[in-house]
Amino acid sequence: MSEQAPKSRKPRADQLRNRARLLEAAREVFRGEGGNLEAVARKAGLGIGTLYRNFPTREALFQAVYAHEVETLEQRAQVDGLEDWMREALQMMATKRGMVAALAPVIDPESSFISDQSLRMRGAVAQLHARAVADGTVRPDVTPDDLMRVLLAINYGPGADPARSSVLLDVFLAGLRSA
Amino acid sequence: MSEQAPKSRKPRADQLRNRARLLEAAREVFRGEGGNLEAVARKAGLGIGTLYRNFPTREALFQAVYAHEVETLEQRAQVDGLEDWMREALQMMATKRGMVAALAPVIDPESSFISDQSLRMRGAVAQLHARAVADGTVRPDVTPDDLMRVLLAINYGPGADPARSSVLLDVFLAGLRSA
DNA sequence: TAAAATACGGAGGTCGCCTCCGTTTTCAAG
DNA sequence: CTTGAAAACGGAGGCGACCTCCGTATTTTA
Repeated sequence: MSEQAPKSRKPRADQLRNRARLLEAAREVFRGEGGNLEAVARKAGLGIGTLYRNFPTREALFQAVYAHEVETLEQRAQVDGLEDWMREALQMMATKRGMVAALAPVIDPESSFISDQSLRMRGAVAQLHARAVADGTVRPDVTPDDLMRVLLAINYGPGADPARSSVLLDVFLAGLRSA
Repeated sequence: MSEQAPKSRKPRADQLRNRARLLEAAREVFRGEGGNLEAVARKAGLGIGTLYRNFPTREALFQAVYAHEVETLEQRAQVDGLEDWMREALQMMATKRGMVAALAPVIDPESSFISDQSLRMRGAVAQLHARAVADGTVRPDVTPDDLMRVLLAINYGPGADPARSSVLLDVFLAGLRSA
């Protein structure tokens, strides 16, 4: 049982190589504001079809690109308190505009594509929230999803300004402490 | 001097009629989430060209559609306190998703199209903010633009949920009171 | 009523999204 | 190696939304 099933072939080399190239290209393209998939394919020197085969949905691509960040956040949630975690999360999102798209599915009930990572993030936030509620350090009428919403909104709402984000988060956190 | 300049003709009747029709159609289309300009023209029974002639930019159309609401908000700002005003504004935006686009230019430094209304809104918020700061009922590190940002973000950020908006605003307002 | 001024409308160019399928590459069996 | 089937490639092409441009139609005024 060390091999899943010897029936299947070994994955093709070009596939793996191309997938890596696409991720690389996506990372670059997403840095500069844009969410243009054709640009990603072009920058990778590959056809658009190949991109879609590797990442059937926009979210799939975002998730893959930000897998590392999402995992980090998940882990920090085990250790940090709510406030620290939210500040870290804000920080992490600040430079990576595209990351929002990776996180949004977590609270989007429409999203048909709920990845593993989305679920784990969800769990992480819920845990953080539960602890804070137990401690009584947070208003009980706020839900875990609300916390994600606030993070996303502050970074990504219309007219969001990175320079002001941390102040706004501060205000929100202060409000959160009030019974 | 009762007439500006007798040199110019009387505005054409069809123009006025069509402008009104477009506004009517836009109001309907914007109610249902969408910001589709061709749909507006179609619903008005007019060509897309006519729409663009009357409202050269998307913002121009939004501003015209929500002129009444924006004026109301401006007037309330004279009377209300900060908290009440923000709750009213939230309420007003809640049903009118498109309104966000009318308000966003207020804090968008890029926007080449700063209408009269944008400027007046700006003034209104600034006034509200100044009063609250003077009263000491608001943290001094928050700017008027921040207030607009929060309203827009709560309504319009990714994953925003109308059902949760007022709770989030409450939290924020609570935070605002803390020195 | 006719010329001049003004407004209309939609064809068509652009761009991004996504699908579909003929062609090419890779794998592994012989 | 050879070779044939499985897997992956790539981009043409359809779609929807945006916006511009200009020939045609309507209104105004004299």
